[in-house]
Amino acid sequence: MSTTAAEKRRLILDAAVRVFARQGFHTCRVSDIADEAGVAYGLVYHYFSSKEQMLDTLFLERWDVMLAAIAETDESDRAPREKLHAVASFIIDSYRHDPDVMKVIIVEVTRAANTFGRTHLAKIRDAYDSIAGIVAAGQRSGEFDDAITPQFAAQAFYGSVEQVLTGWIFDAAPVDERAYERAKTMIVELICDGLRRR
Amino acid sequence: MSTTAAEKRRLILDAAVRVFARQGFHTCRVSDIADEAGVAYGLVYHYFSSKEQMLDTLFLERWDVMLAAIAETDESDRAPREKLHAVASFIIDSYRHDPDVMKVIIVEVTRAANTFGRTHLAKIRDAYDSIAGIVAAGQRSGEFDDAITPQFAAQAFYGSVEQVLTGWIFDAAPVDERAYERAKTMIVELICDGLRRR
DNA sequence: TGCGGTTGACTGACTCGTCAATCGAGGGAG
DNA sequence: CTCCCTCGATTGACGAGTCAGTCAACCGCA
Repeated sequence: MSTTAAEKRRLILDAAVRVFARQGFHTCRVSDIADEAGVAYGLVYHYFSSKEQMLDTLFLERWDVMLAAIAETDESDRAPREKLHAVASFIIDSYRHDPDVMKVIIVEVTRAANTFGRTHLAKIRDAYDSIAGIVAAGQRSGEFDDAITPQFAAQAFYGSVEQVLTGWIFDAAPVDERAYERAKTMIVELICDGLRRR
Repeated sequence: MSTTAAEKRRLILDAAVRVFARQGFHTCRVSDIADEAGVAYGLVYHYFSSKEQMLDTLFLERWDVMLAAIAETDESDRAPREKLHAVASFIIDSYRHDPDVMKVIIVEVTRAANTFGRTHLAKIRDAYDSIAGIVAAGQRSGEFDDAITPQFAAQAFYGSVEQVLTGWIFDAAPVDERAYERAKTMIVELICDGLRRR
């Protein structure tokens, strides 16, 4: 055979991402996913136990990669400001590389954490905590002022990134390549230096 | 009769807000709303043409109030920084006054704008534009540096506010009164001054 | 008596997840 | 080399349940 079981599973999961991104998790049918994958309806249930499990899988798969990337960044010996740039970079590049996955994660998971398992909430908080850790380190080293709590700075930082992605997702504005880099630097500049006149 | 038609409509809409907030728009049933309002199932359809129309109504009702408040703030002759504080204040106080409405707006509308009418998208953009206008005025007057585009600053500002609200919504952390005021000042300080050591 | 407000059983449409049937690659026997 | 057997992969029709929206009947005030 030309495709292994793992490849078939991937095929279906990738189709699910496209369908979730296009129609939304709640409004799409499992048959839409099967059609998109070019596969029989029942086969979806051979590889996944439910529609929701597909969403869980694709979220955890990507989010864990992100958590690992943030952790790795945090362990490097760069300056806090550069660590924040690296984190923003990773998230934005994730979107650049695969907009659909990020769209689904932001629209269907991150913001609907109440209707889904509380597991996801903990994962999301892990990300905040890592970012807050970077800020706290910056405050201890004297690079950052400590008027702002690290937890709050993390929320604002992540919220800014997510809002930028949301703009790209919904406004469907054709984004040229430089826009990604500009967004990264603006986020870091705004969070670190603010709007204050320099 | 003791209740007018308008009051009955309000009764049902308020019940819908509570149910949407508790169970989510997609997972709740119209019968849940009727039960919550203490009203027969069919009566809901006497006042609203569909479940979705209830969501539209409650969003527009509140969002228009917010747009008006932002516009009024913008027309005052306060400093840009204080205008931003006023805007953050209004949004956060909206949550303090009625958490359920803001929860529904953020979770079900703001983030699901693709599945619903494009009308909402335009309304949401109006808010960004107003905030961006405040920032642009600050840049012209020299109070703000213009390294950051107003549009981007608006996204970051609104994103920060929304992320703080999201934290309150999902973490269900008991929020004491001072937390609201602290959040307002931290948002304005972070956006205007950044994390830079002062 | 007339009419707007109100009721809730009912219908029609839809979809998740199941399952019995089928397919086909690989391997063992003749 | 061929036959056929096995077993996991694959199919899609179907059962069971859900729920939005309809509607004919009812109520009670003016």
